[in-house]
Amino acid sequence: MREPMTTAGAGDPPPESGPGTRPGSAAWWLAREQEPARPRRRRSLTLEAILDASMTLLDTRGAAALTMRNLAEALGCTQASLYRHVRNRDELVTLLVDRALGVASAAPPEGTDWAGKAAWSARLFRAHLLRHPGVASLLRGTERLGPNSLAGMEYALGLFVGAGLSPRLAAAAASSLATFVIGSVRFNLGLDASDSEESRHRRLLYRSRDATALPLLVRHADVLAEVGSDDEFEVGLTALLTGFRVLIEQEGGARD
Amino acid sequence: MREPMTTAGAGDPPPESGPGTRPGSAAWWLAREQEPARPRRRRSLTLEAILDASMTLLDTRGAAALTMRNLAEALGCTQASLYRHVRNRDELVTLLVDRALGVASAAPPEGTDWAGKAAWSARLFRAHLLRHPGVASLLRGTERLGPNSLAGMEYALGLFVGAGLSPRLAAAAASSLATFVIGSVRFNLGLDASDSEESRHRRLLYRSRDATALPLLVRHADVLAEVGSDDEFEVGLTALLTGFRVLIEQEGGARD
DNA sequence: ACCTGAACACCGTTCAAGT
DNA sequence: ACCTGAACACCGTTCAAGT
Repeated sequence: MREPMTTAGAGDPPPESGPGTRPGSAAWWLAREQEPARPRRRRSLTLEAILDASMTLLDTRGAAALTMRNLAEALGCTQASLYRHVRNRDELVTLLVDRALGVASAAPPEGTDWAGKAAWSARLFRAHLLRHPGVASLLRGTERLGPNSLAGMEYALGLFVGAGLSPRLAAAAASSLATFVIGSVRFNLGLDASDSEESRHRRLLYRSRDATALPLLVRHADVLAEVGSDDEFEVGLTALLTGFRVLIEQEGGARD
Repeated sequence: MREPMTTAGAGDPPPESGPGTRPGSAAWWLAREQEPARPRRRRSLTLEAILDASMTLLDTRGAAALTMRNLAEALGCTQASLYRHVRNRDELVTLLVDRALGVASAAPPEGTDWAGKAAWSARLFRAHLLRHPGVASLLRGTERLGPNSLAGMEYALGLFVGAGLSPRLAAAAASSLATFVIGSVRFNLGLDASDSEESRHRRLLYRSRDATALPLLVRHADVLAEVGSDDEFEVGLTALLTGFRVLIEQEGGARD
């Protein structure tokens, strides 16, 4: 019933690896490792060096500063040289972001159940993104199939499959959890109620709304103005994991 | 114990409405409605017209085509004229996105409980974003405090507070739900496994991984390659709502 | 075979000069 | 008081010309 594990079906046409494939697509990630890594001549400029420089540019000067010009300047080469290692800025960003995601590797504490481990990893992931807001602002989903993202996916799959979910549901759970973590960072970048000035202004804003149209917002303005991304994250994370637990109990040992 | 409903505290300093406020912040949204709407002279070009043109540009030619030049051309004015109504492109995007969010208004079917209504609204919201991918790609969180977003927030607050959550938890729940819906659209834009070519390539990609490093990914490649954003969304949505329900049961009638 | 300078076709934004 | 043309300082990307 099961296919042989590591062999691709002989009849499957390979992905068209032409330059038309979109960065981030499965075909693109596949095609990229089939290139012969051409060691024609010792290269002075390498993709690794470009990605390193991109990362420091991103961390020190923000996402807006990650331009081909700034990159070339930092590396002491011309812009055109960059296009020898990367077809696009899009490609660069896709590679860079996946690379910057190599952290979920830190092992969670032993002795906790799957939910505890998932919560721990999610918090670690979020903390990492908060420390690197430039990376967070570049996350687009195109990194989903990169090596580091796949490793994270494998880890989460292990957690959820081990807990009793079918592979299909485990994958959906893992991916919805990742979506939530990333979203809760991205959509609060630089505009969080944890900033006391922002919180104060939100109170003013809520209070001054039309109380007949937005009664709850007006009535609870003081409380609502202080609900920030930390609360959003913790409440959502707990709810998701609780929901997964209920789903597991419902499923029993069902196959899917 | 409770503050008077519509009156802002007299001692609260007003937001500094100077041009330094960042688009999307509470201070910015506040300052923007305090401007006298200057009817000095009948204006030929209005903000409304700019936003209308932006929206059609976005829907017909995509987010990349939403430039000040294209906008000016579509409106038959110069680029400089646009800056008379909008300080920034950022400002334009913030206003545009909130405006494009005026849909959660469609009333969910009667006779269902809070969770049914929340699920219905979330699916409606997602469907709207899928129909307008340009809008989805511009969502950044800066629209969070705009009039349409606040209306959506009020609606969700009503649902969750009515179900028994404290205002604080209700706000966190509402906002984490919104984050999830938006994220599940944004991070799958144009790269979904529901595309059969993409799904086929994902199968090839998963199968060809190192089976000792990524055993689950390799073993369940066929199933995993077909898990797309629809599955992610439905599983995550159900889990979130289930989690909220459990939270409500735990809280009982507690205040927060 | 490799790298470069210089250009091309765009951006967002500003401002002196017009009416 | 309002609007404009034209510029400024940037982008990503390409390519003929060098070595």
